[in-house]
Amino acid sequence: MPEDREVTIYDIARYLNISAATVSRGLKNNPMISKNTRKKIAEAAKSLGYQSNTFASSLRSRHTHTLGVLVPRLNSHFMSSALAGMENAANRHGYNLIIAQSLEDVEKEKRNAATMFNKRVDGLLISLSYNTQDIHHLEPFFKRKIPVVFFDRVYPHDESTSVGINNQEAAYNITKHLISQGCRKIMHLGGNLLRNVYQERLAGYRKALEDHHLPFSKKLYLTGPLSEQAGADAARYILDLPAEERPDAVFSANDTAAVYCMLTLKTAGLRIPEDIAFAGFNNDPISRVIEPNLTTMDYSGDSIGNTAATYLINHLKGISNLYTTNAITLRADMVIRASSLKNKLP
Amino acid sequence: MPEDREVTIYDIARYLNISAATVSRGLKNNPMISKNTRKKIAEAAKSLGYQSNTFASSLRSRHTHTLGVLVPRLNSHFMSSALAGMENAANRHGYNLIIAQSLEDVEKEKRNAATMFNKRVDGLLISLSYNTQDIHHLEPFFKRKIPVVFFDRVYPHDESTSVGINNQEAAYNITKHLISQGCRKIMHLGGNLLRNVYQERLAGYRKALEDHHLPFSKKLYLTGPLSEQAGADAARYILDLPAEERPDAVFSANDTAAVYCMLTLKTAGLRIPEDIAFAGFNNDPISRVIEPNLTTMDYSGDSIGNTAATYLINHLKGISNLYTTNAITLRADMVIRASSLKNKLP
DNA sequence: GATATTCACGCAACCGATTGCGAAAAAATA
DNA sequence: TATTTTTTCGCAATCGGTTGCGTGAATATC
Repeated sequence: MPEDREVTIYDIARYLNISAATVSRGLKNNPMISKNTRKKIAEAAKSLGYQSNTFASSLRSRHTHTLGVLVPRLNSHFMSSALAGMENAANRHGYNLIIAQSLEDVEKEKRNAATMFNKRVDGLLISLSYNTQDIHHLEPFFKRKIPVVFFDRVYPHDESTSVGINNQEAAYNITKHLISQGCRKIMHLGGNLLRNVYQERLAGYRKALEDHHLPFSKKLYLTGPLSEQAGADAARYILDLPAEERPDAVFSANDTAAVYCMLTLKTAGLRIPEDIAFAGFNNDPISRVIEPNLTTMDYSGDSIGNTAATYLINHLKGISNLYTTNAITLRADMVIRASSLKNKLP
Repeated sequence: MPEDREVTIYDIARYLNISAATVSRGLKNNPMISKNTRKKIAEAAKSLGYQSNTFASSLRSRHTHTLGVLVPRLNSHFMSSALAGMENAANRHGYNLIIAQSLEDVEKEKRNAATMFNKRVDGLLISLSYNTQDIHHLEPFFKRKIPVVFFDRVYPHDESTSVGINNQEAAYNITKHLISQGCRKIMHLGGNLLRNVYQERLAGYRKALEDHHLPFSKKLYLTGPLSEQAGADAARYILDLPAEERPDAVFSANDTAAVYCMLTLKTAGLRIPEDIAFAGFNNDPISRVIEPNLTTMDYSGDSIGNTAATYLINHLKGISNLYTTNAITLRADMVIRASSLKNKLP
């Protein structure tokens, strides 16, 4: 029971009358060391209560077994699921996660990126903030060949991989579904077009309209932060519209806005889906609580996080090569619920 | 633009014809170094693109400016809010967070604790897993005097501080509120009594019953994982009860179980709150989406996380002393909503 | 039995920043 | 001007693993 002094490989070496180099190698199961001494080292380590010092190791070996994770915010269902997925993958492979949030602020994103770089993370997992314009702040990573994986809110870059879903296709399908339910004036609540996810969802929405010979109307396209407030505001906007211009469906780029829009419209007496059908995006828990339940896109944060992290780690281990893979697209399934079911079944 | 070589303080030293020691001190604004050379060092550092090497620094100085965070799961609204609060506090004070989840499994909690210890975190923030019995696995921290702060799911220990709310009082008040609404047969959905939060909520519930001369009935006390499934199961349990034994209110130890219980009961035709009133705990987003809105305890993860982290950091900085403070209790406010309002106003 | 291989391990130089102690230079005081 | 005090900085020894290279012993080959 050592009290204040740390137990080092030197202590083990002295204890066994061998060199520290051998101990170091033995602890890492280096085949250069005989099975027998390896066992003795392991036992001595345990009995002495040895704990490896990560810094010393990182300082010399130049890798940290730590991944940096940079997200817009920690406290959304999608993000926390993604983090959970990453943590799972990382933990399984002996990696740790340093997590920071940009709070949708580019400046904070830049500072955090710098910190991660300083902490010498082995790789970076990043989902861009709401208003990030470019990725100059990631240059240091690219220069040092530190692999970067974008997830969800990605950015085209040919030395890194993006993990996400096919937003355009998903939005196309969900819009098409609304059309198949007889909706003709479909409103879209979107986010900042700087972010691919919102850009692509808008594109999918427009494409679906076009393919079904429905006009795109600027009056039926609202863009904003997709917050609870934004959802309620959209509802009021709809209510203020002359009756003949009112949409008969709303496709929101996330569930939060959809749900709060629904709540407000319900209070105003509109019936869902009879008067106005709804579809969201994310399959957030609230989508299964709102009445009627919200049709949405199941968009698993967990598998996105897991995939992104696993992929990054595989690259680090040399199993796969990140520089040759441009994007990984995960499946997203439409979950049809009562909020959009005007007919019997889709 | 150095390509593969790292820029070190030695490079700066050579560049300015001074010693590395001076550079090291200068970079940290040590007053021992003249203002003038300090400025020159800062400029040289910038122009050479110097990035401090955290390991080397940590190895020598024996602190990492990193806090370990160990939570049951990352993907709950409460936890992700707590993490967001911690990240905020940590970031503000120049600390980083290493986050891991136990997934409610003691063994994983133990492994994670060991990893954190190995990574030499400066302090540990922990919320215990569902079935953790004791905290032997934290002994290494205590021995090394690495401060530990428990939050939410705490554990009595006299060398560390706990941050949470007064669960008993909160539960007492919410039960009293239900009683004040005329409820006489109040059911309680609780969690594992190993965890103080559920233990205390049960105690508060029982105390309120007692103070109002209402009997405690084992038939009206269900314990379980408080999941969606558990909520639905509780509903079925209620429905299977003979009419005269059915509760006229449910106080659930979290919102998830309350909401899914409500949904199932509503489907079965019960009216809320007329037939059965509801109160939850946490003020989860779903509590504001369910209809009627759920009465609950506003239990800010953000402020708990923020407080816990700030407190830990203050201790590390020597501003406050963690060993003398036993517990920090934050305010929890009852949020009365329609699910429990049988009378006009409370 | 002599030589060639293989195996198991030790030597010592790192990795890059920190810091106690001492010394030279500058400023203050006598 | 001589001496004391203060300022400013350098020396060199860490911190604890890691790793290229070398060596002696064990085993294999002829």
